[in-house]
Amino acid sequence: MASEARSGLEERVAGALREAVREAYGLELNGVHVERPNEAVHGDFATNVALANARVFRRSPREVARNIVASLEAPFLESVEVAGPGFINFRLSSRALGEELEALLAAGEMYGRREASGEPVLLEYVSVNPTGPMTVAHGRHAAYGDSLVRIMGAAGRRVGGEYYFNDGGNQIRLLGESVAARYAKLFDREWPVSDPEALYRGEYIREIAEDLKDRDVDRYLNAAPGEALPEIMAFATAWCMDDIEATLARARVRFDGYFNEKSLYESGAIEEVVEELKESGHAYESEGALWLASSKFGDDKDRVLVKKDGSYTYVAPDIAYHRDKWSRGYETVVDVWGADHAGYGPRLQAGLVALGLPEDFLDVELVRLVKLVRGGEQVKVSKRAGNFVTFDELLDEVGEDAARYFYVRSSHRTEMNFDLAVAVQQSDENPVYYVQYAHARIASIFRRADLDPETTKEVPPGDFAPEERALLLELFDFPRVVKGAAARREVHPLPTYLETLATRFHRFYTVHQVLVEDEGLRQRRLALCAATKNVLRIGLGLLGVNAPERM
RNA sequence: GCGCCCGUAGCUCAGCAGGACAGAGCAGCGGACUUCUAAUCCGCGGGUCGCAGGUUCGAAUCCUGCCGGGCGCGCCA
Repeated sequence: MASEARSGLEERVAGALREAVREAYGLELNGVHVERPNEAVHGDFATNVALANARVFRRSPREVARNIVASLEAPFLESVEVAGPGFINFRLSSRALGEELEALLAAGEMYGRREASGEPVLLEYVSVNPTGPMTVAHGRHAAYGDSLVRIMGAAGRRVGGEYYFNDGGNQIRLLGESVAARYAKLFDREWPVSDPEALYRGEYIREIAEDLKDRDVDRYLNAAPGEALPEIMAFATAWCMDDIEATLARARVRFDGYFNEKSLYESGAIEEVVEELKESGHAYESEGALWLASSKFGDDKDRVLVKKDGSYTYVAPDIAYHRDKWSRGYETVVDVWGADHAGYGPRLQAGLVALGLPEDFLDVELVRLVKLVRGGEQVKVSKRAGNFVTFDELLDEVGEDAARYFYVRSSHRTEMNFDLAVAVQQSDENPVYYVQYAHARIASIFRRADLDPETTKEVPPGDFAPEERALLLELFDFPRVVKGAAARREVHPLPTYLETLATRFHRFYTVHQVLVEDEGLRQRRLALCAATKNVLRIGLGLLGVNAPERM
């Protein structure tokens, strides 16, 4: 059962307010809503309808507010008052708060979660080329994408995550040559390469070469390079894919599917879309290449689909790939890309529209770059040069929880300065521990009481202290936060929320003893703790972070 | 030059379907553990919300211009 089976307090207040406006003025107003005031003295919820509509009624805002209040009927409110320039402040009754708390506990792990409905959405993210290990920059994509899938799923979207392995382009050939050269070197032999300068140099190239030698010994040395290279490429690519998948698994990043670019070549899907574009007149030959008339569809200029040498540019397989997504039944797909691909969107979009797909089929979320800094100085990172820091190394240093939390704490739309020195040193100060600690503290209370928070469901009637009220209202805000984050495709509202929630709890904990003699009071506070623990666990879970029982 | 994004406290960042005195963490200073975990809590100091206009009863939030920074503008991916 989803929590929305019973409407949230916010909606109840807003509903009563709408009713009062209708009663007082005999009309419907748009955008009548309530919000949480910053200050507790301004009540639990507040509205600015009177301020916003005073002009319509040609009366002062305060007068309008008083008029609306006079028509308001809401037994779940303890008090309603007109304040300031014309705000209406609402204060909920303890009884209403208690009922809502019971609803939260009844919903359990489903709290804030909506039943899946609507059109399926496919989110593609990470999609790191299998030419080396994941770097700390890729980690941000992984943390963002995986959390977003979880959040959208919780908000009721039918969403799946997919990883696109670019195992078809010429970077794979380059990887193959890099490994082959290294492999030959293990036997003190030379391997003819097209461009020695362009080879990948990372330490992992040596590892792959050694693994290749372990498996096949000197088999490739005397084979014609034309025969051996494809096999080495396949080996190296598979090696990298395994490595990437292992890192992702470790970081608790899950995908519903992996898609290989190579399959598009093998199935003829690329040829097919290229032919189709030609036939529809959206692709033309010029200067020995085949061009996509993308400028007709909003791109700055036309783009090459098939190069002079007959091979495809990146766009062609990508169009085929996205058309495949379409034919799988998705009506919306979201691609998570690095900011350095910003200019690429219009091109792909143009190709898809040229094929007759709707313009709103593809949505792109750009994740801003991660600038690597060491001791305040920027580090130039290049996978090819091999001087990068891997995601695995970061996980070794700070742990999965701290790493994932750190990545999604700030908006994916802002640049991130990643100072390795600080990241490690800060792992102790990472706010994730602040949030986790609240969870562990609650677990400790239940251990002491020898009770199971999962079976704590009842809320005896009684009043709530200010710290309890603040905590409750924060708890009840959770579904709205999840919904809003999903709608805006943002992850960082969750950490922000969780830290506020943890603050509310720590404050409550400092002021009030939970395990007191008075049975009603004790039970109410235990219920509050159980609810907090529940929301913390769900919230951390949406970020792929553990909620520890002890710390 | 054109396009997209960013500019909030010493640092890292929230807040931006306009609202009541601009928030948090870290860093600095000072307090609180015989009581459910002090990885906590309380207090103090610290801000022309890049700048200038505009819309509005009201702007960090919306609009315009400018300044500063990032990214992109390949028959690379």
